[in-house]
Amino acid sequence: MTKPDKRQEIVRAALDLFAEQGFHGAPMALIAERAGVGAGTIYRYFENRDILIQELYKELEAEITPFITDGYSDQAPFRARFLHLGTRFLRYCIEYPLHFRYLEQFHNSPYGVAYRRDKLLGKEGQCNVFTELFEQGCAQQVVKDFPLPMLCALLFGPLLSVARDHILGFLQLDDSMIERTIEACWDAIKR
Amino acid sequence: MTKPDKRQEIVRAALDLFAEQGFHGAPMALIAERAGVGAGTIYRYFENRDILIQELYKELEAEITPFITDGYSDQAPFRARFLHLGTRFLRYCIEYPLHFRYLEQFHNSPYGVAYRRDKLLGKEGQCNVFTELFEQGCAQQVVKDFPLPMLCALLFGPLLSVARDHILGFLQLDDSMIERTIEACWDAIKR
Amino acid sequence: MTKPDKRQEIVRAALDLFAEQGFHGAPMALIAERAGVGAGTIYRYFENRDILIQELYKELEAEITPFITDGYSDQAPFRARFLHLGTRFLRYCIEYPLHFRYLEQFHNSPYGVAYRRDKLLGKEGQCNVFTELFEQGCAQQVVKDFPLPMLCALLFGPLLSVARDHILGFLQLDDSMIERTIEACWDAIKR
Amino acid sequence: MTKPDKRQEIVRAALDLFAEQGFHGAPMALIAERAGVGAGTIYRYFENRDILIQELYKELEAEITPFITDGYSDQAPFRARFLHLGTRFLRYCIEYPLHFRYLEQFHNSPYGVAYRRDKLLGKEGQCNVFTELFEQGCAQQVVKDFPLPMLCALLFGPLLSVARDHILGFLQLDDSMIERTIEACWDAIKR
DNA sequence: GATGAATGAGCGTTCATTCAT
DNA sequence: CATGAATGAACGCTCATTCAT
Repeated sequence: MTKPDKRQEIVRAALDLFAEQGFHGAPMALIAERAGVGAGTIYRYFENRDILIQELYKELEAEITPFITDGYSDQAPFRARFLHLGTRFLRYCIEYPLHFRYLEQFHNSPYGVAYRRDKLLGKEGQCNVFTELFEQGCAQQVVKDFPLPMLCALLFGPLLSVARDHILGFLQLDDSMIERTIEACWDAIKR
Repeated sequence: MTKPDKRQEIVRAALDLFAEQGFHGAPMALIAERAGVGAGTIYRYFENRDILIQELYKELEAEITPFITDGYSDQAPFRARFLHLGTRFLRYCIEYPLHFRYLEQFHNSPYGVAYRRDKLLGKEGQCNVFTELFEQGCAQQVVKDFPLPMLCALLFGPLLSVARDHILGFLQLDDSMIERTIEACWDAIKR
Repeated sequence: MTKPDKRQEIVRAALDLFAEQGFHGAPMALIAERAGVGAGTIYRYFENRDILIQELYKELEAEITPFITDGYSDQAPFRARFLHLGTRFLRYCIEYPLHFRYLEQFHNSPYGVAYRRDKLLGKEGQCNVFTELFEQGCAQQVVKDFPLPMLCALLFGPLLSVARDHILGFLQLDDSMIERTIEACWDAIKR
Repeated sequence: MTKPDKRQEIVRAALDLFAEQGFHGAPMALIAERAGVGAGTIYRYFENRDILIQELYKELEAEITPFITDGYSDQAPFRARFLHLGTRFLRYCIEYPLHFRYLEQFHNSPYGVAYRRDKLLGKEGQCNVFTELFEQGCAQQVVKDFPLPMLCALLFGPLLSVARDHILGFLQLDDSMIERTIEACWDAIKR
């Protein structure tokens, strides 16, 4: 059986390198070296480079949802739930900048387009919590009458942009600023 | 004398290919072929690949500003000016989808980061009309008290996202939808 | 583990080709083909073309010294030692014409100039036996009062020239001729 | 008719560039630029790059002979003539270092080998004065009984080496040193 | 005759992938 | 299973030469 820790090392190394250097700047040999495995070993766990990149994305997707829904209650009022999820999402981006950089890169690449097309679901398809949230918001008529991708754009557009600026040092996000950011998004969305 | 049409052909071919395939998917040889020139010819007009990519960006930058400010009046009330520029920007993205895809790609690449860092100006540094606009909005206290990059994020974040979705077919932007989109952004920004 | 025979094959092929065709006439692809390896394989053993060229030189340098000093005694009279080393050097050039051609070419190239500059030592800096010899000769006042590079020129100038002529067939060097050649150099140098 | 001054400019530019940068470092376009002519113009005067290189050599050859034989008398004693020619040759190398660098480079290249092979004449075939001189020396039995190429090697070997060292700054050649150098060569050659 | 823009073959080098060990 | 040496297609770029103007 394949040792899962080898796989973990590869995932970690690939994630770091892709996040730091971009997809271009991270040849398989370098990933292998950083993971402390042989170059060929990667191919035992991932069929090829593309699949590695896609699997990495899925790993992050699996990680982000619990982070976001930590302390989340289905029963809370809509606005509170919106603020909760938005805040948690932004915090995740800031707290795990390498993960964020990876997500962003994936998103802005042919991989990301293909991925979304496959899903044909809500914006940032990975977070189905948001899909559900927005659908409820529509049904309850508390959010503007927009298709789902538009609502996603009004939330994630600013958040991703702001997270990137924070990481690049163009902007400082403290607790208060985070809160105000999400509230501004709420203003955009609320009816 | 250098025939400007050869340069134009190269610019067009490179723009198309970069927009369609990404920077990776467009080797110099392919650009040359598509432009109907020899591979070496590109290097008469552009010192190397990086410079070609940067020049392409500058060409678009020079094109977008007049488009956006067409029919724009400094004297109009703030909200009207905001809606005007936002609308025109979104229209540009939709009308020239290849240009938009190029801009997006440039933006989400080390080139774009370097470029923004160089400018150290407003978000989407290319459109200084927006920088001016937002600064006035702050001074007049009609927009929320946010740093410039945040205001940019609240406008361009959704717009770029929505434009991409439109181009990819995830969303249909008609005149009414465009108007409502900009108004939602206005809600996010206005005090 | 790296198979040393692959490296050996590359060294041999490169040496031959450089010697026969000059640095220009030996593209990496041809070296690889002649060595019976893939083009990329060369780069496992040598960082790049320049380094291959320099390493080749070092290989020869390491080979020539033992050849020259074979049967050499520090205790012999100066003239005898001079004749010994000169003769052995010339024999080496003749016996390994490809090596000689390589050395010559390296010498007469920017590589060689840089190399000598680095060493700042006697002519044919590689053979420190000669440096030592000449310094003793100066101290004992058995050779003319010339700086080291001049003494080197008076010995190696003719030897290299004569070796080349021999290899190109412009001259026949038999044992007697070799002996007389070195003696003529001795005449030039001796006080 | 072709304007001879254009040709002269090309010759001058090519000579300088080849001497300074080596054959590799001097593309035709650069030569043309330095000569102040169009790139295509070179091909009106020289069939191709190889021929340019060979013609350049012939130009120098034609220039060096009068320089060397300046003040030279057929009637002087052999030793005096030898010293005269040797000294003048060395002076030429030092006085026209760019020409010397060119000659050296030509010599140590496939061009030089082919050239000598074509001539199959005296060493440094370019200077037939030397051929004559050595033949007389042989006939008069004032020089050692060596074939012509050997005699050439004993003279030009050291001279070229010493000239290069002087130009590269490894050695200082003043009048006295030049004289002593030629005399050392004489010792090597004289019977 | 002179030009220099255009060409494209050829170069050095990289790197995803394979497979013998 | 794991390895990493070996591969070779593909890349960005250069430059001798041509030829329309």
